[in-house]
Amino acid sequence: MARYGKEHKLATRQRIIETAGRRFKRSGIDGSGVATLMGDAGLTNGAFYAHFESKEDLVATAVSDQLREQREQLAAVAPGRAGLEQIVRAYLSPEHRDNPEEGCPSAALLDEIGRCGEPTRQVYTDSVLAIMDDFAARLAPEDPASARTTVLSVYALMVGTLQLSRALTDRGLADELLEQGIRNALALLD
Amino acid sequence: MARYGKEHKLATRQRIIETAGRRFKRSGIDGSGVATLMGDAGLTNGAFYAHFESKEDLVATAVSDQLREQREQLAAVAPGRAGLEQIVRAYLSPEHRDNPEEGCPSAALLDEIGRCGEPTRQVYTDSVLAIMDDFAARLAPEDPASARTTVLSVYALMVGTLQLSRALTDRGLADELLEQGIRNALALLD
DNA sequence: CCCTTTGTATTATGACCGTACGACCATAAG
DNA sequence: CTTATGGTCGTACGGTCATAATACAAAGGG
Repeated sequence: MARYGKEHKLATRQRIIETAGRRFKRSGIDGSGVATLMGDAGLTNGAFYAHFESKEDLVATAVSDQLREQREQLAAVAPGRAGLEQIVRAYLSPEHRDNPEEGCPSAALLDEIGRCGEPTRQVYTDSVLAIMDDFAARLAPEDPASARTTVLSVYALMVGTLQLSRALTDRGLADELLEQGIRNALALLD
Repeated sequence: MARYGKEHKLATRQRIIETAGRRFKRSGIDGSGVATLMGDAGLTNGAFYAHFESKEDLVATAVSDQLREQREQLAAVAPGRAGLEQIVRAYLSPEHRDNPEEGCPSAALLDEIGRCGEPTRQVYTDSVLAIMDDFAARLAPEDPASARTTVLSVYALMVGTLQLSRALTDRGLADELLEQGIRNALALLD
């Protein structure tokens, strides 16, 4: 009685997680209802609770998945310090600013994540630190531990810059801010 | 027929704006309902629409008021560049991190503001730029215009750092991040 | 000093959306 | 063709924004 083939449910679950990640980044966590989230995955709200215990459960899972995906994308960039500069320039680009649903979950959701419960914040912390350790290894392969705080601070600069650039109505100023952010991030990495 | 004395309604309105500002910073914009916002001001939801056209109207007004208040507080700090260092240290302090409802509206709400309608973002832009111009005048009294982008970028660093420090569950790391943020902010201001 | 006038706030109501759950159905595996 | 799995649909109950009808309080006129 191997009923359905294990993959079906897992694949559906993964589809929900991925579409939810995009929806959260577009509309915010509080701004995304379960019915909408399920609709994005081509399902109806009733099926939700067969996959997740609660909305908070999905939030934590989606945040983790988004950061895992971001980490994988970052790992594919040219290795070492050269790659870091590429990463900074892509992160602080008008394209990234104008497409939040395809971009960094921290930039889209960080203050809402800060108001989430401890389990969600714990998942966020672990996932971000994994990315930071990758960055630190690029920056200082001989002593990544001490570089952790440095890259964390540069990450904070990039997140804040992108958020601010998204909030400003003056597009020209928002562009200038991105460019200044690139210069400052690169300066802090030296 | 001067019935009530003009001040009464204006005072009530101002009380709503101020308590709403605190509530938004604590619970988020989407996370704060009209009934709760009015309850914070000692009123019931029905009275809301005698003071504001809509919730969005209050959001824009409260954001503006919060930034105006922040600007006034910052103006009271020791003048010139010396004051800037004080500001950075107070902003990136554990006290500020642990009391979002009394702190910077950008740190508490920036990504949600980025998802607001254009009128709200316009009000935000104007209010933030007023603060930035004050900062620029402190940093480079002889040429404040060119310093605007610099201080805007440092502001982004401070906002992102505080948000990240709030989201991390590792308190020790969050403290280290604040200290690194201070060092980096001061370095960028040189 | 009462009583009307007028502005403010409360309570009640509207239609809709939020999370969560349970009953039912369809389909795929054996 | 049975079975249980993954899904839809319907439902409960509370919260959302917003409006309307109602109660109340304050100031001025008689």
